[in-house]
Amino acid sequence: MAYDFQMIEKKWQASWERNKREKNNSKPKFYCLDMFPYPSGSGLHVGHWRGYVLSDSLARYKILNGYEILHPMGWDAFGLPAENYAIKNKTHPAISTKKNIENAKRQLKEIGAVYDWDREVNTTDPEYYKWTQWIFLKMFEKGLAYEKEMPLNWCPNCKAVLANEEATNGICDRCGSSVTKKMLRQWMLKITDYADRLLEDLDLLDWPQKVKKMQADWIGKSFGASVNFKVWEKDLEIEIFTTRPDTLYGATFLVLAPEHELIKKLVSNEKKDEVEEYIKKASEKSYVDRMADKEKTGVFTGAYAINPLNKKKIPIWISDYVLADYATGAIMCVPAHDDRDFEFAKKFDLEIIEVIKDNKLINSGEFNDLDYDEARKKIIDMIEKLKIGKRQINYKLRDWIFSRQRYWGEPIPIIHCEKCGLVPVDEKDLPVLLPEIENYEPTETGESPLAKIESWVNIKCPKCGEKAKRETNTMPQWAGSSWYFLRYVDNKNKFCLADKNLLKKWMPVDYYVGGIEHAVLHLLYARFYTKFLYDIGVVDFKEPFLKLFNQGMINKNKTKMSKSKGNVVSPDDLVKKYGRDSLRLYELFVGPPELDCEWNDSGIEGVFRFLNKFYNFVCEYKNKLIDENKKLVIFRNKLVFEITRRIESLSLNTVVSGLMEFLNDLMDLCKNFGGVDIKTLENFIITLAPFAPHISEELWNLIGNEKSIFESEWPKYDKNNMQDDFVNIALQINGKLRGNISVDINLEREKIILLAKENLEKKLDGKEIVKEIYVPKKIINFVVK
RNA sequence: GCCCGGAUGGCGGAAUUGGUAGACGCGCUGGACUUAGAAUCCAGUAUCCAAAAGAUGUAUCGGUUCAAAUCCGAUUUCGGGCACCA
Repeated sequence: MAYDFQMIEKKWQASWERNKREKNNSKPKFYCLDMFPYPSGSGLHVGHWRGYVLSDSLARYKILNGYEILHPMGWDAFGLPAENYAIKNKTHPAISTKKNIENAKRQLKEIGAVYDWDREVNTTDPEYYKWTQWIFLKMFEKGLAYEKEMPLNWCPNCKAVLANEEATNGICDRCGSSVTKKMLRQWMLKITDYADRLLEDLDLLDWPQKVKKMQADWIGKSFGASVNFKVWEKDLEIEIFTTRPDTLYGATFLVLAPEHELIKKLVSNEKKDEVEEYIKKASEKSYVDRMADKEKTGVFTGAYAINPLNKKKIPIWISDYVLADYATGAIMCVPAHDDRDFEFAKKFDLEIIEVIKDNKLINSGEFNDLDYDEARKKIIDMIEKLKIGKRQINYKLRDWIFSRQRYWGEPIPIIHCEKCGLVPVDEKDLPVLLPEIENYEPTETGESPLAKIESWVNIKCPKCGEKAKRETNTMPQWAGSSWYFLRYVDNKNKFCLADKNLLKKWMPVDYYVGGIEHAVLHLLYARFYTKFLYDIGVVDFKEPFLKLFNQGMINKNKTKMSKSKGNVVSPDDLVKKYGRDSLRLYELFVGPPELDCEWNDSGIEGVFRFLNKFYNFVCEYKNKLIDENKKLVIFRNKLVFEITRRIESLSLNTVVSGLMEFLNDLMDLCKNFGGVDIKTLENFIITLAPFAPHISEELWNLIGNEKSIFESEWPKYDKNNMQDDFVNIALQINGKLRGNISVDINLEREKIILLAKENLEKKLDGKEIVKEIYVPKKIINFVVK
């Protein structure tokens, strides 16, 4: 009988659809989560499948091990990608999104994954974003959401404001354009309030070190001191932040960021024009240009400050290498011990005083000869005693710019009233529906397209009843994805975002699978949201994802798969030609799951042949059943032991190669015996089941089982019964392989060594054995002269 | 510049963490079956040598060890992250 995968796969997918797994509260839970995709127009390619196959195999393995699993899927459908796609294709985002979801869902079903589609969530569904808005209102209530007029990252191409995380290195994450600054009123979330907890709780997580480090670097905690410098002959003080208070005696000038607010007050008359010119130039430079300039630029203000410790009169400069939005936007410069300050001092011929030599302080008054670590503490103590500054901690993390001047997002549920100011929409009036409009394209002014719909914007103030206007900005895509994992556990709840008991039952997520590209974006935001919801008593855990797994990318022709590069491999054709199980197996076999790898179409032939062989083997031998014997029992134990070990260590590529190897061995064994025992046959089919579920169901059924294979149990193995009677021992002379012997497992050491000597008689002839090394069951090494 | 990872046959990759390097698969070569092809099966496939024997071999050089892809030191190179954060 030929392996008719089309028939088999259709048959069992229909059967799974009909017979849903029963809920069973007595079983331990396992929440296995994929990062939900945004439904793009180009559909899924084999690279997307990699993560999904991995998580599904894991979920199925857990089912067989007696867990009740939660394995849901949904759509991150708001946001720029969906909107850009819609604009490009001249279709309303609501329509194109719906269509794209249908296609992606069809493709996902092809995998034969155990997704629980009853739990599907969609961030653009009003019943969903009602709760996205609700969380925002709670943050507003707690003072974590606030408005601010500020220069923002502006992408002239996307015509949108970008979060810092979306504008790394001044390049727009979406389109690659250079980002400029624009002054706009924005909604901000005070993620900085959570900086410390976000940093510290990384310790609770079983995540790849790399991701933890990226988050820690992004938060960027640094310890130091703030110090106030008096301006010479003016009643002004400039506050600076330094991580090196020990070098305070070496501070020979100050530098302010061009945006610093004190500049106007302290600039001297003769320098005024020059300074204004410099500030103007700096403001016109884009963020990238400012960063790309290797050569330092700057201008002297004509004013001086007093170094509070050595009372030296030091010049105050302005330069764009000082960032306005970190710490106080002003620094003290110690050119002797900082490369950037040194460069600046050299260029503008400023004084350089060395204050540390051989780790000891010099030129530092009463602190001379102290070790610099100790000096740091003592100088901060002095600063605090003199009340000219204090210990301080700073973070690189900035508050989260939360509004977008875009159509396709959740409306921010706030009303602007001339009398009452900012008025939150009443909870009972949620969701604030996104109005349907014709022109949803972004505007040149930086205003949201929603602002044009007067009937929607103009509203009565819920507080005083007077004229008021709705907030027209929308939320960023990250809003919906920052809490979606909570909604899966109770996706139809009308009264709260999810029932507390259900949250308690399922959360936190036990296994989270997705790409590393979300290391500092989604994963940081989701942690922040979870901590906030913890604080207001909605959830009772501090971290949403206990274990994170980043699957590697699949490349084609050494390049990341993308439609624009034309190197996309579609799963649809492969499913037609080889079937879902073959594709699943190859997705795993292609390489170590955490590493990037190269896709090779002909590679799938190998796993396809394996499934054919396996199918034919079972079909033939199910009619040649024999009693079990020692060799078969040993084989079976080794099989289950090895496959279990490899799954547990997530080495899924070697699970597949292992199954192939075991099949080759078993076929040889069975040829000798003229048959196989039923238990070995059963065990083998079960060990294949998590990875190739359709064919496993079919074979399980063919050998006489009526229930689904996923109602059976992952087989056990007897660790004490995995050893053949004879064992192969490699013989070495001076560490080089010189022979092999097969010996009885119970033979004692002396006799084995004797056998080895006999075997190597000729090669040892005339040589003196200096040492014999015997590694049981493995190696004998004779060291000779 | 700083911080992480990698580098193993023609290719993707194994190697129980110091113990027979190259499992498994792809590809290739030869053979069987066939009118022929497809499919399947058998044998071979790191390099040098006609072959046996042997030697060499896990980016390079050196070290530790009876024994190194694995540990240590230096170097080359590819990829990723961060990058004027004071």
